[in-house]
Amino acid sequence: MARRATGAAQRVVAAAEVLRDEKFNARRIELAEAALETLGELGFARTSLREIAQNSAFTHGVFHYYFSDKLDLICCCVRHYKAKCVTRYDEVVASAQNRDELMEGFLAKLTATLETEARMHRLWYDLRSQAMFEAAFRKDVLEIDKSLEAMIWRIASRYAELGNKRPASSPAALYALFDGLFQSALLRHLADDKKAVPDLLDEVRRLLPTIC
Amino acid sequence: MARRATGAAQRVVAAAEVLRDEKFNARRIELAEAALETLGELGFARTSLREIAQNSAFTHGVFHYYFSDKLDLICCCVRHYKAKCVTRYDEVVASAQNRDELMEGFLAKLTATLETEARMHRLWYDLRSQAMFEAAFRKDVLEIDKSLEAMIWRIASRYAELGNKRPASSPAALYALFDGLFQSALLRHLADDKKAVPDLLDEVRRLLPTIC
DNA sequence: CAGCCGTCTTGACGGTTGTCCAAATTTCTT
DNA sequence: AAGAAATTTGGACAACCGTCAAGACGGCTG
Repeated sequence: MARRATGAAQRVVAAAEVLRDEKFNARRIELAEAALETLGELGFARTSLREIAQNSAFTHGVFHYYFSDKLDLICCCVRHYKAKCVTRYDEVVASAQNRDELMEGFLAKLTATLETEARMHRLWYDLRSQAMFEAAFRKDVLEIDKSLEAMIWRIASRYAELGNKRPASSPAALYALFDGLFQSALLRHLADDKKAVPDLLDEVRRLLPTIC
Repeated sequence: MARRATGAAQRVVAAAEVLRDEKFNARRIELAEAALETLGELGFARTSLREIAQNSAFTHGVFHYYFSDKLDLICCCVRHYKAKCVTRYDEVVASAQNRDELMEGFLAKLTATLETEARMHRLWYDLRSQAMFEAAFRKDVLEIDKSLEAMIWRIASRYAELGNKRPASSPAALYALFDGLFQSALLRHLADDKKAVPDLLDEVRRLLPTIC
């Protein structure tokens, strides 16, 4: 009897702890999301915890309560960013019935991303560069890079499949190509180069059928 | 007579001024070079003028004497870096007698660069990302990017020429591809991934003959 | 030699940074 | 309802930042 009661009590305690943990984590993500706003605006180098707090509904103390460190906060931001980013093109891939549809869907999404989420993407490139200096970022960054490579590969292999072909390239090379093109287009777009987006679209429109 | 003397005096003054300017500029470059050392070690975000000064033979006041600003200093660093970087493969291109020689020379140089100048290259990626946030960097960064694209194009078109072919790609796409591959390899190399360099070499060895 | 000029040193400044903490407040448990 | 625990606040702290300026130094000119 005592044992059963103890067991039940333990279960209740454990459940409560899980709940608390989940709440704690949800708060962390809320804070990370707020931090991403400022990080995307100012970049890693110019962003301070106080600046993040001021541009959000939180005080700077809260951030220290939920994160042991500035690095801890930014790592959390990076991880959270990943989840949002990696599925961006999945719907297009799933719904496209033929090569043209996939191509146009991809290009449309690419344009939208470049024009409305430029800030988040420049932050990604910023943090990836930081990972070259700060070992604490590397694991997460490399993981995200792998996920993005897989994302591009899903698009490419589906595109090839719709033409009864197979991609004539490795996933790594294909990702390098698209990432390089996107990065260059992003920089030009941020520098107010009106041809940045059309040039990118032209390039992709020509390359994708060649490789896949 | 008076006119001639004045003319001569003016010429002397002008010459002295040019000399002073040259000396001034040489000093700027000396300082920029010293700054690059620390920047390559710590990255843009973590580098302060005082840190730069401490890691060099100069005092922090000198930097303020020669540069109006921190941005001014770093812009000068970037411009100086460009000159060193852009000609890296020219000798290989000029001396190679056939496709194999060019390929192997290129790969050797690539390996050496990745292994001995990783710090300078991660700084380049860092500053290119900074340009997405800081408008003051954009002009120089875009210019360097164009130069690097031209550098890659010289290699590729020479490689094609040695096989009586023409590159089957635009300069922009080719640069995007190689830059993406190099960036990824650099990150992995810095993360102590032993396969980073061999993987890059394999990829290039396969891709170059396909495209050119 | 005196005076000037370009160069450099040194220290001080106001402001910002990451971090920490004591107290206040809210939320949960009993 | 009362006490405990979790959360939040806002301020204090030392360290550091970019910038600046007063003055020292050394070479050159007159």
